[in-house]
Amino acid sequence: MSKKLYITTAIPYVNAKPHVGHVMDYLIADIWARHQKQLGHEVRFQVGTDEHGNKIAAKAAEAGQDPQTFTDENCVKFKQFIDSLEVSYTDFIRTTDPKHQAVVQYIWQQLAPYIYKGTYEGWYCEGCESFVTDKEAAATNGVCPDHDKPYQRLSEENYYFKASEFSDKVRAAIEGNKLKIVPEFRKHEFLNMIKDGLLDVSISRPKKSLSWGVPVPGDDTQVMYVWLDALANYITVLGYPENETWREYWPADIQVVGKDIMRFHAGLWPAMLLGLGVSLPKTLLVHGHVTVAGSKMSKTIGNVVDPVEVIDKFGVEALRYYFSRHVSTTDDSDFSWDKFEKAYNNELANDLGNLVSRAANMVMRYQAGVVGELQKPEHDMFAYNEALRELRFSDAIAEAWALVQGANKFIDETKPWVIAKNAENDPEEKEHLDEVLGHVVGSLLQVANMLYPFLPATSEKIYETFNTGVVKPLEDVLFPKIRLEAPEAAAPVLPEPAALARPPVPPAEPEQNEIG
RNA sequence: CGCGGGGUAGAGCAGUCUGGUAGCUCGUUUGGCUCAUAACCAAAAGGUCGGUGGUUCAAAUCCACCCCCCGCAACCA
Repeated sequence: MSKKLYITTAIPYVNAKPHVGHVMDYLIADIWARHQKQLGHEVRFQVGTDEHGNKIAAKAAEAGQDPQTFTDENCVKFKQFIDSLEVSYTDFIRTTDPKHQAVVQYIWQQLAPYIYKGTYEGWYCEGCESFVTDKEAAATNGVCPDHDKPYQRLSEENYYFKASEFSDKVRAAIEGNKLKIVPEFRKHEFLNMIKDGLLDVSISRPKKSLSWGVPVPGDDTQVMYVWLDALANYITVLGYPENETWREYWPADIQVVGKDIMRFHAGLWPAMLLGLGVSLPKTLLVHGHVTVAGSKMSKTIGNVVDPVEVIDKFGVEALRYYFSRHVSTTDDSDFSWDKFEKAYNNELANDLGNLVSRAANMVMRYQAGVVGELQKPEHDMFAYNEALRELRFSDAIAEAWALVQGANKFIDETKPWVIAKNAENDPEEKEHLDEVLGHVVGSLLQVANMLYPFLPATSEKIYETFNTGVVKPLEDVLFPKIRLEAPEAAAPVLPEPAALARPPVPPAEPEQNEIG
């Protein structure tokens, strides 16, 4: 029976451009969404951008733009990025959408019984015009690194949301897996974090220190702090509350978030929903972070990898492949160009791409392109289906590779080229050849099917090549080999005395990084 | 101090719940094959499973203590 399902992704803060870490959210959600669609379900799939707050206003000022222009431009960058990943989302929301803002104000009013005025105290930088966390203040020895000024202890009046009121209910929901946190260790981590209850959360700032945000209804001196605004997107995008269809999709089946923002999604967000009388999402899928060559990505270190660069060099499918297969959903994983290149060449080009070539070529060569009777796929799909059901995505795609390797092995063992030679005079061998190649093609069609959630374009290409029973060979090879130049290799070496006599070597061209 | 994750072949990991010949991928070496993208297939070498002690006929696996790395502790995907 067809179900209506809903999956959400965290909305990125648009104060910087996308980095490879952002791929996680979209890809996980997209794999799941595509798989569910294959199973015949209808999937609502939200993505969007988080656009309010001081950091954005500051960035905009830095760029000499007003915040709206700035976010308009940055929103486009994220949208292009998401589109370039071939993400099959159905809804794109911006927190600056007037409709979203209006509903956020409505939500505030609904939560009014749990909102009270309080005093916020913390370390404040006059230059930044914002508070920093205690942790950050400690890390910088109490001096703002951007302005070289000591932080001041300041307090200001603002509104608090009584999340503490819902501590027991939230805890019970998580413990009883009504709100299931995946993986399990994150659930334990969070339950431990809230063992003394949820803390009330400051949800507004005086307008003078935060102007770029949703105004607090009934108090024009205050503006909402970003989390209330941002979290609400998951239901405002569905048309909550006036468009009743939101109820067809909510509660969300899966909410995908990074480990860094789990606490807001496991604590504050459920508390808000309880305050609104809305049911809690079913699953919170918490993914790990991506490190680059073993280190945390950081602008100061300058090791931030731009996913668009990866796509330019290797293509979307390769990026999707690497993140599906070699980046753990739940743990931190490493990205490096070297690993990426190896995975691409060994697995996509040699294992899969080459298998498609050799299969297509043999059918063309020995049977004039006509595939004999297709052998029924025989690979047991249980492990694949279980892996997807349990959100173990890399295990699922690995199953497809087991099939690919099995097919390569099968070809080597059955030696169709030998059968083809014998078949010239032996009808029985001709039949045997038919059978063997039919088996290979059958396997490939099954591979295409399994690959669809992960590599939709590749899946489609394989399908098109073999599906009709008459091979339509690809114009280009699937996944041509790519070698990135190693910049180190081009480094000048001190010439041997004998070499000095030789004509000068033309200068190596740096920055080539060419696809070859 | 507390909580969580981890320490297994040169690298990256599985196996630990439910003790019983230590496994996968990459890399290395050798062999086979020629349909294919110098691709594919096979075999070999390589590990005292962080340490110490305990339980057991038997411990990577269970128990105790210890060492080291990473993360979290409320606004960083």
